[in-house]
Amino acid sequence: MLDKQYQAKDHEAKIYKMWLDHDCFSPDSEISQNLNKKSKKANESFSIIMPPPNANDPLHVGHAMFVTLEDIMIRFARMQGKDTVWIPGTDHAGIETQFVFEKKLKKEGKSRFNFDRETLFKMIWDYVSENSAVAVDQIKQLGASADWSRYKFTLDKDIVETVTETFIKMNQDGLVYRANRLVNFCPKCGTAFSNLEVDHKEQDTSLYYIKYGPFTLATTRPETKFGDTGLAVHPDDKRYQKYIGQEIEVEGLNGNFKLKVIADDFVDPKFGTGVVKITPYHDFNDFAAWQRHKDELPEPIQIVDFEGRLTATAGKYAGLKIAIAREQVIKDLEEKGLLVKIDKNYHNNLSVCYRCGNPIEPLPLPQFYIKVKSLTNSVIKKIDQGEIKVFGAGHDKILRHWLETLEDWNISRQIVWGIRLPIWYEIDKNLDAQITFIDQEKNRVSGKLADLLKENSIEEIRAGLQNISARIEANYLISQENPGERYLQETDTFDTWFSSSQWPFVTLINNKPGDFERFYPTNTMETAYDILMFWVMRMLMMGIYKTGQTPFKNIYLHGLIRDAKGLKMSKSKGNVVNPMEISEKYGTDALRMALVIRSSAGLDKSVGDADFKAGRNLSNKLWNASRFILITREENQVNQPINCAHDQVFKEKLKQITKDVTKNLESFQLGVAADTLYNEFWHWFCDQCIEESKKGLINQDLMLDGLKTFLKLLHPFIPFVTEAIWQELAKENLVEDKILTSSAWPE
RNA sequence: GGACAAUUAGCUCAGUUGGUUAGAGCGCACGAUUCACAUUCGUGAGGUCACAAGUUCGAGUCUUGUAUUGUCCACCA
Repeated sequence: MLDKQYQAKDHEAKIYKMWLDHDCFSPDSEISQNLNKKSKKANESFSIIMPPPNANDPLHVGHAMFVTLEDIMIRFARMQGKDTVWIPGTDHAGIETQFVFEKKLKKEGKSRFNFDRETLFKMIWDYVSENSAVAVDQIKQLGASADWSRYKFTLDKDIVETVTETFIKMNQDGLVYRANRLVNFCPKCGTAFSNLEVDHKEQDTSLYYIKYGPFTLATTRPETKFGDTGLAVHPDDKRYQKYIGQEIEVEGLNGNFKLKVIADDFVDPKFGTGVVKITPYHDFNDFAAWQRHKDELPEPIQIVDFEGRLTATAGKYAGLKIAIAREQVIKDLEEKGLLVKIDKNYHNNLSVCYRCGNPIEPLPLPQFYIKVKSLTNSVIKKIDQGEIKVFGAGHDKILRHWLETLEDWNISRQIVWGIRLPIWYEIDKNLDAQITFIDQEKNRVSGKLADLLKENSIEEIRAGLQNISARIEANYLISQENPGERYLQETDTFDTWFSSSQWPFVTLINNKPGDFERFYPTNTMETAYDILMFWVMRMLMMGIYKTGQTPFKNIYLHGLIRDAKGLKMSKSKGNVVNPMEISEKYGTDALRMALVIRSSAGLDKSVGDADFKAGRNLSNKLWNASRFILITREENQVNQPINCAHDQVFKEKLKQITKDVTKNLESFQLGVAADTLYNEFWHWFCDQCIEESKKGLINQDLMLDGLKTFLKLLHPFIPFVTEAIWQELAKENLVEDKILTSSAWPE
């Protein structure tokens, strides 16, 4: 006899263990093979590569969403008898993780500067190892029917090798180059970012009007004036015609200097005074202008360093942090009578680091870039050929827009937690490289390689190495292996997205023999729309580049999970839902149902306590309907009418529901499928049919069949309670298949 | 400035080839109950489907425009 209430807690862990014990999630196990044998779809492969969560972080509700949706797809495909695999993994999450680790170091009174890069890497490795079981255990708790024997981590040796091989191949194909351009540099995090990783924040600031010789010009960044190498006006601006091409004398804070006036139509004559100072190394527009007028203008000057301080060129302001330097400069300009006025109500957008929120500095840095044009074109072609379907409320158009406008991809990051670039500098040819290392006395030493070698051996430098900045003209070798004793490896690591963009094929190439041929291209990529361009777009580019095929046929994008009122979840608002707490309190099935029911691809979804309760109630309802059917069988087994009045109608309706749900699932209408099942089960099967069966209008065996059908149809959505009930039926010998997870989908 | 969405019951949201009386959860009102389930059951109230025009025998659904909200991108120093 079943309990009156279904207690999720008493069943879930046991059931998950049973699935694992029977190897239900592996496509190679006996139980899976048996299921395939019975199916007409055994030749179809169905694979999903799990978006690897950050190995270091506990799961949030967004993870619960992807686990739910992907598990539904996988369980459905598996029950259909397809050759099904879901490959799980975790991500080293370069910047995220190093940022968290550095915060921890700071609490201990240390920083990344105290350690050589190898020691620091090892410390982070150990830290991540300690925590990485948490994410995996939580994914399991959410019922994920992933094949854990195929689990991968982005820093696994074989993965790293394949990722760097791809880079080497790209280099051979002429897709890699090194360039000295402005990058988005975060002085706080100590690394450059791609354009995609920069946030923009509206701010109120001041616009300063400053005297520049015969001109007055407006700027928000007076502290960069020491890096000015020219002035620009609009070519048609009548006010300034006579100055174009002239050199003018400017009174400055560090003495007088000369600037050439150029004409360029990027200048808006209506903004400020229509005169712009050109500071190529600290402003993207100015850099572009300098490149257009290279022959007219002198070499740019770097006035801000990588720690956010003014350089020696700034004279008495050298070493000051930007904000302080700005105040000082303004004060001094005012004293000298060079400050004309300040517009204090100026409003603009400031670029900030998406990670730490501090201002991003445009700074010149030699970095490795990937030419993207041929890659994006190949993706567009595949889309045009209809090889990729996007489910997600207009995001296909956004994807296309990105593919058409994407700029070359800066893949160098100045952090240690990642895959080191397979770039090698020959020592004797790069004696002018700038090196920072920890010497044997634990002192941090910086300087030119040639100078450092006078006091230290190359082994000492290599062992304590923190950073190499080779000149843009530097010779380098690209090689998987260390080319020899007289080489130093580049200290930059790959952008995390460079490795994760290869995830679909690296996880298959470096897995069980034959997996790549068997499961690639994967069927569906399911992830949140907010990483469409970071990840999905790049997976398409890299997948097609490396394999000639799209890495997946379908892209299902889910939205943000919001709170009950539709507000974004955030720690500061205190409205963050911890999926694990919900799972403990109401059951994993309740959580899953609340997330998926009536959800729509590409649209945000709000959930709250009421939704979780509704989910829990469904589990209980299912449990009790089963309880009723089992009880009445025991009590009434001998004496049941064979043909009842509503039998035929019942069968037809059941068939229709099966057909509808199957169709919904096949067309990625997961939210509709869940809604249909919820309503038909509760309001038709329970409220109507069970009541009618009590009156003898529906045959009891038929009711059992109906229950079994609903258990199967509901199983992908709420796997635990359906399996728990199935096991009760199995005890009574009422089912053929021992395990619901590995049973066939109804027709 | 550009693009993409959304707008349906008090709240949060479904409604995919246009087709009877537009649905769910929660909330609300009234009632029931030792009979599988109070994590229950029954009955009910509540909607000019943002607005306007158009296509059509027929529009929540298609077209155009407007408004509001949101997201993404770009950005003038």
